[in-house]
Amino acid sequence: MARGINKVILVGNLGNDPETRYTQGGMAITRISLATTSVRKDKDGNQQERTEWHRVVFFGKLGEIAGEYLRKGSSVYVEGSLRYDKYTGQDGVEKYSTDIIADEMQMLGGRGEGGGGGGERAARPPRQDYGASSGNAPRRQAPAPQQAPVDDFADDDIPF
Amino acid sequence: MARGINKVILVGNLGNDPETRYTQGGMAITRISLATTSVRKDKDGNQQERTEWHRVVFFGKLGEIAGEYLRKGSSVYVEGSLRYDKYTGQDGVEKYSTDIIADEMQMLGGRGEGGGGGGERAARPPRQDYGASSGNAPRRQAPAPQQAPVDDFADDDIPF
Amino acid sequence: MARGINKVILVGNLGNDPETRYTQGGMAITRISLATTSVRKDKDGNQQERTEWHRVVFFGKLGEIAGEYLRKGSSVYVEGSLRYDKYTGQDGVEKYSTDIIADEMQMLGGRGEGGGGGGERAARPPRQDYGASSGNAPRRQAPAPQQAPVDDFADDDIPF
Amino acid sequence: MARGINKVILVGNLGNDPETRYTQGGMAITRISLATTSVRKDKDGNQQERTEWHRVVFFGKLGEIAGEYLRKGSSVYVEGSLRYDKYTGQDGVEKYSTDIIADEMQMLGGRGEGGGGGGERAARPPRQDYGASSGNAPRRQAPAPQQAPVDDFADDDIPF
DNA sequence: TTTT
DNA sequence: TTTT
Repeated sequence: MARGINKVILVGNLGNDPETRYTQGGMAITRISLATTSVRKDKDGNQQERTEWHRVVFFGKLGEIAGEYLRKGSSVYVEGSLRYDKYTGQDGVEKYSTDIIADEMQMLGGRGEGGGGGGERAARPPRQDYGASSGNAPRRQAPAPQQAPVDDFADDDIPF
Repeated sequence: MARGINKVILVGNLGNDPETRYTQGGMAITRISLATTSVRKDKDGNQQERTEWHRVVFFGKLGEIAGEYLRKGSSVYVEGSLRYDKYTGQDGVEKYSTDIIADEMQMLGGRGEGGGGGGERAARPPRQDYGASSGNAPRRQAPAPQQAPVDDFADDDIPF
Repeated sequence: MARGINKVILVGNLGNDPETRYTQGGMAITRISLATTSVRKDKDGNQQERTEWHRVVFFGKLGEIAGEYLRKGSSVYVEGSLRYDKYTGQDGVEKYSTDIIADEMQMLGGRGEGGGGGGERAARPPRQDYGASSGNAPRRQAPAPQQAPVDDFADDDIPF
Repeated sequence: MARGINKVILVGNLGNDPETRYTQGGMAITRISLATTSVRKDKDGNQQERTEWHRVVFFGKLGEIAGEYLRKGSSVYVEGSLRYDKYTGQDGVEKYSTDIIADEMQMLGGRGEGGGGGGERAARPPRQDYGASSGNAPRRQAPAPQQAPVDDFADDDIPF
């Protein structure tokens, strides 16, 4: 019921291990720093690189998963929305921050630390997708229809 | 928990009124035909147009809303995923279909029939956004933090 | 030749008229402030709104078009990428900014001031699409093939 | 100058090696079959998978790169648009096809055959991004401004 | 701070 | 079949 679309799609690598905190209510909040690099040729024909560091935040179940499976160097697909915040720093100065609030995440098969060190973590599956609505109704798949698709559904033929 | 990303984003106009059916279980399934047109200059410098007609399907609550508010000519933003189906036609021949299964929809302020004729329909708000997960947990908004954002949450400070 | 994907998709309304500047080389740089609003129900069941104001920048030909056709209130689709900058303000304090560098723009049929006041502007078509690569090769359309699509092209049958 | 948005974003794996053809004019046309899999729980709580096979087409320089670097099993990010074609098969029957016309491609660090067999191919960098507008003007990066960003550009300070 |  |  929003007015407007606010969508961000990123594929990048983590610059550091994720940081996870918990609200008093026990909800996980995980932050990562995600790099995307673009390249251009400048007027002299030299390759010029520029890296953007995105602050991505995962809440709830997605925050738990991100905190558990992502690591420094991991390659990840993130979908979310932009959120701009204004706050007063400890120095009393107004500051601004930009975050991408993730609502979908999928690990890509990039390298990234193989899990060594952080021995308390579970093994990492090479690729998974997690939505902000994890735990919600799954969607989108239909059994292959034998007649015209999406038609004459029986009661159980829930198409997603 | 998917493997891969399958995402479609469309902004276009309906070529006809939506068609809504119901499963035996009472779930709405609404189909629309959505046009997007692209323009190019051919080698003679003439403007060449090409229109794609997308078959978009809305299920459940989203199907009810699409059936109620969209009309021939309506301008709409749709987000969804591609689904390819193979089925046997009434002539016994195998056929293929491609549908975009919508999971988000937002009416844009385009023209479109003003609702005249179909008197049984509700008045149409000029713009609304509806997700496939309508009825699910809302998301993404946080109260403007006074200190550092996303930190030291009290139990009620659920950030989305 | 980038490493990573950095993509933003917005549909929103301008909070003010665009501001256009020109580089010494004559390139247009147009900035807009674009609102997207999301709605959620808080724990008391009240509708809570939150509006994000996105700073969107258009360069070059896209900057000229944005400056000419967009107005306060205009509804617009924007596609671009995130860019974070750090700079020293006139007060000597380090500041941060986040911009969306647009590479595609399309006006939507929303309201928006009808052009009154800024009499020097051209009439505004209700919908147009402009890419950052305006002036570059058009793309994507193919003549409807009579045999299998994308096959046995003659030299002129350039499919885009 | 299109009317509407027609955008597809895919991350998936190739089911086979790419197939490249050339027009009489020498333009490369490469086709791949790309799998994306989604998972849902059915009413009995069982995991149900469904895989979509997308037909993706790359033209021109992008077609050459896709043909050279992609292989069966490769993981790839693709951005493009939907194109529906109708043609008459060799059996005289009208057929329909759906293709995604790619305009951006980026190899992801997934597995994929290590290049064995096709000895004539160049070494494959694990990740690269190629746009349909390859060879066109690069974009988006600006030198870090020392004062306010995007302001007072000298003639050479082309911001992208 | 990542990645190639 | 839409839209401009």
